[in-house]
Amino acid sequence: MIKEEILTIFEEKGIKPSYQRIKIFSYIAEKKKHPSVEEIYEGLHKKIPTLSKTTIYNTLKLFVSKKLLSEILIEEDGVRYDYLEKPHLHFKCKICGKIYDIYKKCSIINCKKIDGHKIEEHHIYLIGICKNCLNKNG
Amino acid sequence: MIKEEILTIFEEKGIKPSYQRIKIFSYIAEKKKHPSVEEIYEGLHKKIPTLSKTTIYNTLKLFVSKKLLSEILIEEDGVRYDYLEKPHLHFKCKICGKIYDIYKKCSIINCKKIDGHKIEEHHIYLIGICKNCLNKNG
DNA sequence: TTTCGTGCAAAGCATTTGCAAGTAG
DNA sequence: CTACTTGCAAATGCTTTGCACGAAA
Repeated sequence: MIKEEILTIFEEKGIKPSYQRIKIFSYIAEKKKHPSVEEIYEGLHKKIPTLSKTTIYNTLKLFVSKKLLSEILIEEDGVRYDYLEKPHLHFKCKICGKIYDIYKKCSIINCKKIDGHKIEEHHIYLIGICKNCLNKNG
Repeated sequence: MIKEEILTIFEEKGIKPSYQRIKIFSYIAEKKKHPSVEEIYEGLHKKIPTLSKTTIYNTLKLFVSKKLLSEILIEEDGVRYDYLEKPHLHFKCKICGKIYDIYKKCSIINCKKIDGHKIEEHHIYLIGICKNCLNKNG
């Protein structure tokens, strides 16, 4: 994602574009990974040696509050972050630990009301063995 | 749930029935709530003043490993525990914080394979405003 | 006697807070 | 100048670990 795109997205959401914020957002959106705070830190502190975890925490909190990212709470190995481009599900492999995006339609995703409760967010987590690990082990 | 039922369930799962384990399981299964460690502690230490959080942690870990309970990771206010009776979804109200069980069919729940990945567990979390809070506030 | 469960105290670790210094407009 | 951002250090709080005592078989 080029810098201009990021600046546009930030402006739409009312986020002031600091160097750190651009790099952190870029890291999450570009890699299509679902990094933890630790991974973002490890991935960026070579380029930005002064980057602190506090700044990463602050920035992620800001992005989540502005609905730019969502938090993924899949199993207990900490919070992961996800760029909210299109609605999708998450699949986590219990062998390699990788998290995959799944773009499949599901009746629940379009559901706005259930048992009288108003639904505003859906988080669908699938856990199992990914195709790579299935091939390796069988 | 009567004590004999719990003893039968424990035996099936290979769990030795101590006084604390029975009380902790009973607390979770009976109330149909989704308590946190703190709530279990607060709820039981009147009756069992010596009960320690270490024992609660040990016990919950055991129950999860024996597939008697599952962990609910919905938003960030810590792990909640859920008795695995029938498959169901969870809805959390962002106003009152209550977690509801939802017994609705969903295509994802019956799905055993997706994009080549083998699915073994599903965790579906819905977040919004529950019917009680909708009535109070509108 | 031997194994297992319990629970206190201490340690571990991710996250948050306080605050001082730096930066941008 | 003024408001916001950054990042170090310390604090917080949940969870785990080490260990000794006690109960059960």
